[in-house]
Amino acid sequence: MKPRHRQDALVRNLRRQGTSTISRLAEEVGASRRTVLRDIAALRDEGFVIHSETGPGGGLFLDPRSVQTTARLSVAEVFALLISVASMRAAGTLPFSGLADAALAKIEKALPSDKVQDLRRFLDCLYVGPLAPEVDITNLGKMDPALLPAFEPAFLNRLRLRFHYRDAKGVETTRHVEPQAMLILPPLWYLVAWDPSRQDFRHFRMDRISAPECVEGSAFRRRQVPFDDSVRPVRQTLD
Amino acid sequence: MKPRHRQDALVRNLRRQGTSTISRLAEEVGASRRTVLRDIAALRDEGFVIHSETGPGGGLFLDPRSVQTTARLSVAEVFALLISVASMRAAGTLPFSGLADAALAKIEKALPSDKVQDLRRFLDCLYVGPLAPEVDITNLGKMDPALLPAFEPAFLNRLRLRFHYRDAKGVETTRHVEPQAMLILPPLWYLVAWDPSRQDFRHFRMDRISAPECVEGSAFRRRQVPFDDSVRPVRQTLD
DNA sequence: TTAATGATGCCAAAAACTGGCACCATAAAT
DNA sequence: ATTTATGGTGCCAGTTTTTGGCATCATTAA
Repeated sequence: MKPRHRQDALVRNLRRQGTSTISRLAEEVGASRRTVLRDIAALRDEGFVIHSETGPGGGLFLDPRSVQTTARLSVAEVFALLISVASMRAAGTLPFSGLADAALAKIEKALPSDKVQDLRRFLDCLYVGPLAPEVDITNLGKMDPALLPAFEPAFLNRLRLRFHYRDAKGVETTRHVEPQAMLILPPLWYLVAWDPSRQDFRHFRMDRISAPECVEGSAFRRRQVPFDDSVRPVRQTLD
Repeated sequence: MKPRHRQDALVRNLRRQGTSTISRLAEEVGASRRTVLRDIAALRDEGFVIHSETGPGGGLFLDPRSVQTTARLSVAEVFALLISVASMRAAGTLPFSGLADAALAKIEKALPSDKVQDLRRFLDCLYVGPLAPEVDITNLGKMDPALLPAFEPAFLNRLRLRFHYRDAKGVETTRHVEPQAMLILPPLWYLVAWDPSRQDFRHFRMDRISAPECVEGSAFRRRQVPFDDSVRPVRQTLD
């Protein structure tokens, strides 16, 4: 058995039994006393808090608060969590958000990639706010989540995006833009993009976008997105 | 360099360069061609999707969607993420929430502990809704996050909780209750608990609780919490 | 004092990893 | 058809890491 798996088994046994002794653990995981001791030391190095007491009746005790998980998440999943947490922080009403931030920071650090940092920069542009009371939610279509996979590579790799867009008047056009940010004003998502042919920024309601496609090999540089909190009052005019 | 770290380096290089060849990677990570090939095989076993093409101009290509992280999170951190995601789902306005759910499911599964499932049962009672427009947020105190660590073991281990409570009239009493659920109505958190001395459920505003303390060795069983969505209209009467 | 327990250092055996080699398959270029 | 650049596999000896046994010490309850 690989060291890593054996150490996981040790943690499991310690959790289940509350307290145990080196010899018992050694028998349970099929390793020698010496090896278990080394594994315990390794776990302590990794941050597990394991108390020990010598003498008859002594043994090991794992502090449950120090138990950790080793989930493997994809970049997309990290992105999803990121949005969730960023949104809650923007809403500003939940405690634990500090902990959630810390957790995400860990996840990002463990990710063998620095692309998530790029995503984070886009997230900085997000604003999540309560819906104005006069807006009729049922009348506002939501974007189709099935379209999202097409957007991700565009943001990750700064690729131009081509899609069909049906504007407020129902007129359908084909656009070819450089995605700059996502703007979230629940329950609507907007794509903020630079339109090279018009030399200007445009907002697109995500639910009015269809057939999005990344244009391969078209990396562009990021532009200064011309809004911040002041976007708030603009809300009613977006569509 | 340890195999694990070398493999991480490989993934980093592949992500950065888009595509590469075995020989180039071998030089970059300071290992032999054979070893890199073995590492690639190991990565594939772990779920990384690495395409390869033979012949001149060929090479390796890592599908970015398959890149994974190996963060180690504590139970408390998982709880924090859980709340974040559960809240967003309750708000019902964000896409990606399916992905976030999947990510959390993975995290929970990887956690060598089943305590998080217990936490999840509490979370099922959460309701997160937009604040009624007539409520003046600035007048509503928020709970002190510093108090939270005292609550966590109470929920995790079903322990009785003792605390001081200052009610709406400013009268301070000492309570001794069995915590049953957290009720979130932004920006306020409520503790829903069974009060054995009164043989009834009580709601406590978290920001009016002080000096919370777990009562060790006092495990209790869960009671049927007598509310669901119908709690919504009750809102104005809670305090 | 004794016995049970955690903890550390040392060393040889065992296991895993590594790098070199030969060799194969494929596909583009000549 | 040949050459060349590439990924991929099997084998084996050398190297490195891990393991298990041993001796030994410290601590504490009986």
